Amino acid sequence: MATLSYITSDIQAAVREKYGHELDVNDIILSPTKKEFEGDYTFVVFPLVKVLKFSPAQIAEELGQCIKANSRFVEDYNVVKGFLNLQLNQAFWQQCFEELSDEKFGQAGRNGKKMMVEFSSPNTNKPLHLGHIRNILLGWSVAQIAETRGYEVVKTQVINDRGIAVCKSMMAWKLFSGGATPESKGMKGDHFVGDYYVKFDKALQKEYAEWQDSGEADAQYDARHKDEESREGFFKRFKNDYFNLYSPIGRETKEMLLKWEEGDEETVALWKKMNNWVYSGFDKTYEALGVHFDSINYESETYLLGKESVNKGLSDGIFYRQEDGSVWVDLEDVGMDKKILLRSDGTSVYMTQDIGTAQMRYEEHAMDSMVYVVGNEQDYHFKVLFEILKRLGEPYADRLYHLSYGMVDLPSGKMKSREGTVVDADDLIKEVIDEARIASKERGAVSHLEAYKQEDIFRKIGLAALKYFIIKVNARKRMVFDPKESVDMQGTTGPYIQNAFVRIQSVLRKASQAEAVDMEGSNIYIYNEAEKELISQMIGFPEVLDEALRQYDPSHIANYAYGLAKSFHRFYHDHVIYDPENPDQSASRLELVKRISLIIEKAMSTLGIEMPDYM
RNA sequence: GGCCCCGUAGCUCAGCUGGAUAGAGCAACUGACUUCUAAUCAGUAGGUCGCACGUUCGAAUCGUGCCGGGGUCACCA
Repeated sequence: MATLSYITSDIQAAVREKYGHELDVNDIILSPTKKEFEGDYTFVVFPLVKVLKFSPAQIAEELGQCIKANSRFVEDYNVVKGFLNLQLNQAFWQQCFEELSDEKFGQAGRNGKKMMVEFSSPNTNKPLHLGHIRNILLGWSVAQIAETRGYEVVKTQVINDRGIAVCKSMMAWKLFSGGATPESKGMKGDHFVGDYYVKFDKALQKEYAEWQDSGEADAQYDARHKDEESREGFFKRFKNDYFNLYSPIGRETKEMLLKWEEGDEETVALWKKMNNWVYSGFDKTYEALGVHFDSINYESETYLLGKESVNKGLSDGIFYRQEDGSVWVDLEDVGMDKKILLRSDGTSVYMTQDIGTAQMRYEEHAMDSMVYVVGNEQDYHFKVLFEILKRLGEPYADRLYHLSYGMVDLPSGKMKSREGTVVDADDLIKEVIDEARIASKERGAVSHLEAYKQEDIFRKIGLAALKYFIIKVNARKRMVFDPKESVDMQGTTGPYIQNAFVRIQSVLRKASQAEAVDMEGSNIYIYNEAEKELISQMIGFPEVLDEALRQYDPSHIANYAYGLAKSFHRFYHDHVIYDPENPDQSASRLELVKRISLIIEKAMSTLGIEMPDYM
């Protein structure tokens, strides 16, 4: 039982005794008392006023008296308006401290539930970029948090390895590569393939520009442009139609897609070769970010799924067929639209595939819940998907969650591939580590270590800066990524938190070398205000984890870890931790800061951020 | 236009299911290192919480309507 819940029980008992009223413990909110008032925890009595029909001050006063008389932990109280401030005794803090001494503090027991988390889910025509990093960090963190709180977690991604976009890279490679490979060019495979995707677009663009001078182009413009639409604006909009209707290279690419779908040997071989290049590139990026997956779905294996369910839904009358043969679902009764599920030629669409994939996953993993980490531009898609799965009667349908996160903008505005402003993941990772190396060498605090250990520290610091910068922002919100700020190591940053950890390791090393403190046989030590505040913060950790999980939002943990590190830094500044002259105090404080470092390490590890021992 | 998300200090962000005088960091200025790591700490300055109503003992938080920004409304994924 968490120590703090003794206090809520005391309040509950006092309300029962004084007023004969039964309060639900969940309705009792205890918050840390604001600094400007006396006390440790505050209970707000206003909500009771209506029920009990006494003045707030009177209720607070009577409850305070009663609690003080009966609680083994409350030594005094004071009342300010409707706020009952409770002062807790040393026994309380001692008990909290024992609670913290549990090796597994924060870690919940297995709850027997399985959660599946889908994140990253890239296309194989481009390397990963900053947006993927946010996605990956969110997915990974949610998975870690869930695991910490007792879930069995399956981390998964669905790789978009097929379709017209992939064929574009393949076509460009066929046309322009002269047989080059990532090896021959000394390139990471995903970047290599990505370059051909860009080459394709350039070739198409060139072709398109020439076509625009043709009579057919004039005819199209005359026939289809909107009022007051410029030629330039029209042709920008028309590009996709050009690709489908006129482009020779477009026609060839579409033929390639058809060949792929028919299983043409040569096409499939090229496709495999190029995708494997991409995967080896992705693997390096994932490894650099410290993430991995338990299961991977390839779209090439799932894109035909879902048709059976749609047909079943059709015969059950959940869906309907139009004259042209296409199948639809009508969701207008719940405020959504009609949505197509099978094209008139019987082929499936994205939604169909997602239905099938969900079912396949359930058959395979029997998960209790499923989280999709996907950007908020797909909010509507998931609303519809979940509604359809519900109508199909899928047993897990009400335990699906779309973790919808905001786009990442640059200080200059949106990232645009056409303008070359997309921030590449690998470049970014390298940059933050380089920056950490420079800053660290300037300080010189790790120069005594071997070179490879130093490099490992630079890596940890750089990645901490990057990851923390992204994960500290509420997932739902659109965020601005300033490359300059992302390598900052002062203030609300990953390295600031790492520094608290490192300082603690440093003190612990010093104390253990001195061996002057008997950690076991120490007397009871009376905590000062700063120490109480630290303990109070620490015992809040499990609740923070639960809240982050409930909201699927790791930023709560990021903020919590910062708050704890900040309190520690102040404590460290104001108080001597290891003092050979004062063994009882030293023993207590050493144990205290050790617990802090464990919580910081645990909290940050749920965010995918590692702690160095030196920095 | 319909629906969804966002709007808090110059900038980037916190602020839990409504609770005391709205908080951090960055940037600016001032101070603190012969002492456990100064990637630190302490201080100064900076706000009609987009606007207006409403609900409430109490609203940054809940509701409605505006304003501003973004997204989405394809037989694309």
